[in-house]
Amino acid sequence: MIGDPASGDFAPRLLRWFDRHGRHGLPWQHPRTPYRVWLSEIMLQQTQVATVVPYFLRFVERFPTLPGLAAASTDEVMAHWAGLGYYARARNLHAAAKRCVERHGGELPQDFDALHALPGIGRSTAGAILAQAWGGRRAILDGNVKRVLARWHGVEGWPGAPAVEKRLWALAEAHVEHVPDGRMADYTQAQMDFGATLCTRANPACLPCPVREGCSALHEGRVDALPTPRPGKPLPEREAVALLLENARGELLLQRRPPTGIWASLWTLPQADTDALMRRWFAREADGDYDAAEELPLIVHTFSHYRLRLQPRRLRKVAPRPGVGDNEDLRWVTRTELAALGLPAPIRKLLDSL
DNA sequence: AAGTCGGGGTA
DNA sequence: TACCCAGACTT
Repeated sequence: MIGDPASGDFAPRLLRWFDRHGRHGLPWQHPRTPYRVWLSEIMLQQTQVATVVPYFLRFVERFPTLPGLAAASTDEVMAHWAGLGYYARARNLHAAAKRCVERHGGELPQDFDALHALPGIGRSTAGAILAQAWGGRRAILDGNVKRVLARWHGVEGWPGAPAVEKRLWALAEAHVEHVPDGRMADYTQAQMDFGATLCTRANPACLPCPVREGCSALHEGRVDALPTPRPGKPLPEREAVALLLENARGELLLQRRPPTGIWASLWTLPQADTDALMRRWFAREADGDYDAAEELPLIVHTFSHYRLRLQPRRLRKVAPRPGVGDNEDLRWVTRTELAALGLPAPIRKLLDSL
């Protein structure tokens, strides 16, 4: 029967393919310690391998161990994450490291529920860590696996819909039962390599596919139609004003974002939703002529759920009020210090262009 | 069930 | 441009 999970052939065939054609030289595989597996899984959430690799290498060089990460400051952790996106991941990673030191003897717990209870570790990531770090018989369900299983089993519906996702989890767990002992780490990696290199979203390579026999989508001629795409939605727009203030020494005034929300815990330019609010903030914090500010090129930045139109305005030789700009969340920064701080990518780009 | 969180790859 | 990606968390 096409796409029948009871046909138990799926996992062994995928493993045979992985041994010859899988990715065996990724940095978190050498050495494959629980801490490095965990870090890689967090960084790889919604982020492609090629993007993650340089961040991973810099991160483990600075924070080689879990206790070392737990002992680091928020600023330094964020600085090593800046540019990677989804900054809640870094905050959760740091919090989870501290909790491991407090409750688990400075190591990751091997128990699924304890792992799942750590911030930033959901069902799929917990499974991936258990399988890759200790060979646990646990399923994963990331974007790759969803796409592969939707095709192989001919599952209709957008995989983000809870009912569809539930069905896919059941299929993923059924396949895990047919993985040979001692090969869970390889099987987990094999699924991701297969989805990333052969069973890709566009132009999948069905000819050399190791599981083409038994693939429902291929059999039905629906490979390009599965998985069902997300239902469309219009993208709302928001506007904001940012202020680039320089003092007589050429330092810039930066503000730390709150620990939640957009660009959480990153340093960025003082920002307000409207020009009037920005003007009010300036009158409170500094002395000078706000209307003398020079308009810099508009920054249009697209997030997953809205588009931000950010108008930067530049004002030089600003005289700050006494006491302003020397506290934890608002401070003057030299060009040299800028490099060590975590800045959102579009803000970094703007400052680099000056 | 829908919304919140980025930056980059790809067509 | 629009969609997607090694998801998790909040409401």
